Amino acid sequence: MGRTREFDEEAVLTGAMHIFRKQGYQAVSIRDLEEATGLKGGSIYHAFGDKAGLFDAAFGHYNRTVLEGRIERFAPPGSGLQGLRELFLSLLHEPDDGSLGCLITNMAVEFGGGVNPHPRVKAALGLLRTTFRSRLTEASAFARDGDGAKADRTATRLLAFYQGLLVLIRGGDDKADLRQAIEDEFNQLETM
Amino acid sequence: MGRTREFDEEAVLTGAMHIFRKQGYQAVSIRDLEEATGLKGGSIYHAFGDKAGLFDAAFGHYNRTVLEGRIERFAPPGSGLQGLRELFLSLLHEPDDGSLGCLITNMAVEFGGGVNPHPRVKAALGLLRTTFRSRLTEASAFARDGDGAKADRTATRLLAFYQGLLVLIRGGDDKADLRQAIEDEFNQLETM
DNA sequence: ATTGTTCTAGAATGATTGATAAAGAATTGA
DNA sequence: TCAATTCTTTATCAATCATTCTAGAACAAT
Repeated sequence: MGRTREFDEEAVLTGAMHIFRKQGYQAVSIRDLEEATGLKGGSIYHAFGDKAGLFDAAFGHYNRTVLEGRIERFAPPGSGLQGLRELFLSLLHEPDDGSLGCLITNMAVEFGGGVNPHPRVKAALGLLRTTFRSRLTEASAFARDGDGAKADRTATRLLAFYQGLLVLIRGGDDKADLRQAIEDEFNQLETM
Repeated sequence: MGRTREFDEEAVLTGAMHIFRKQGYQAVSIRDLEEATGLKGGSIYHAFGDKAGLFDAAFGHYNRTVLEGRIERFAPPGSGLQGLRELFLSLLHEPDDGSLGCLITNMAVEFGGGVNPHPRVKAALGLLRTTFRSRLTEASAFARDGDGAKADRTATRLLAFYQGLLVLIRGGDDKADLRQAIEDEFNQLETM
């Protein structure tokens, strides 16, 4: 009962996600969100509670579609080190116009001022770390020793490298240099 | 001629730098800056032109004191790989209360939305990269080959690792894990 | 058709933003 | 002492902010 929704929730979340990736949380106003989603301010508040509510929904959408989608596409279970390599290289395929950016990296920085980390940032970093660890243990050298301590440590190291690449991409670094850095890292990882 | 300045420029820049590191650029208001610097709004505009002017001065102060100071303290010329290792480990010594944060990393992300990178971000990243490269060539393995291509590539890889560590620190990651990741990275670098 | 409910649209809300203007206070040179 | 100049303070500006309110529109069940 009651009036039916006119807007397509996925399209709205995609639009909101886009502008949050580009500009961050603070820099985006409700008016910006109206333009990005096609919804009027009143509808936004009705459907999502407030700006933070829409952001949270958009962040969830990012983790579900962009992050998990990228993992499934480039580094599915069984793809091992080669999958991880391609996952890293895929970061370079984003357009240079600043329209995108990793929401995880950006929000880890923007919301990092307080004491406790943002739960969605924590979840996303955890997913990346777990994925790295799993693919690493698929590689022979990391599976040999009983406990996965080595894989854990390498996963953390790779997670830092991954986040740093996204910072440098956003900072305008030369992509050819970054590609070479990724290749070096994984070539070395394969010789272990 | 004219009235003399009452405020200590260094203290003002330090206060402004502090709050910008903690909260970012956008999230800091002129009223916040009044509290952080002790100056009244009018004086801020008189002395620095506008908010961006004070930020720019504070960023310059950061690069001059914090960044260059850290490099000189932990990785001075001649300190080689060991100097770099301690430079990286020094990132973990920051307090956890979120009062600090790397202005370079944070601004690379916050200002990264546009097309061209922020000049001070670019300069700071350049200084780090150059420092990494120099210390690497002091190590035998990197100095052996004629051109410094290998050192260049490793410097970029380390720069990404460095920025990523700062993201993870800000994201609330466990410092013991990060310390281990740093040790692993440099142990491996030393065996090359 | 009427009622209850949900959604949308658009105009308000008060608070906060970055910035400016004017007046007072402190200094130097004449 | 008195201009001239520079800094500090205070008050205030229009613009924008996130949010709320109100009225109307669209649906389901009665």
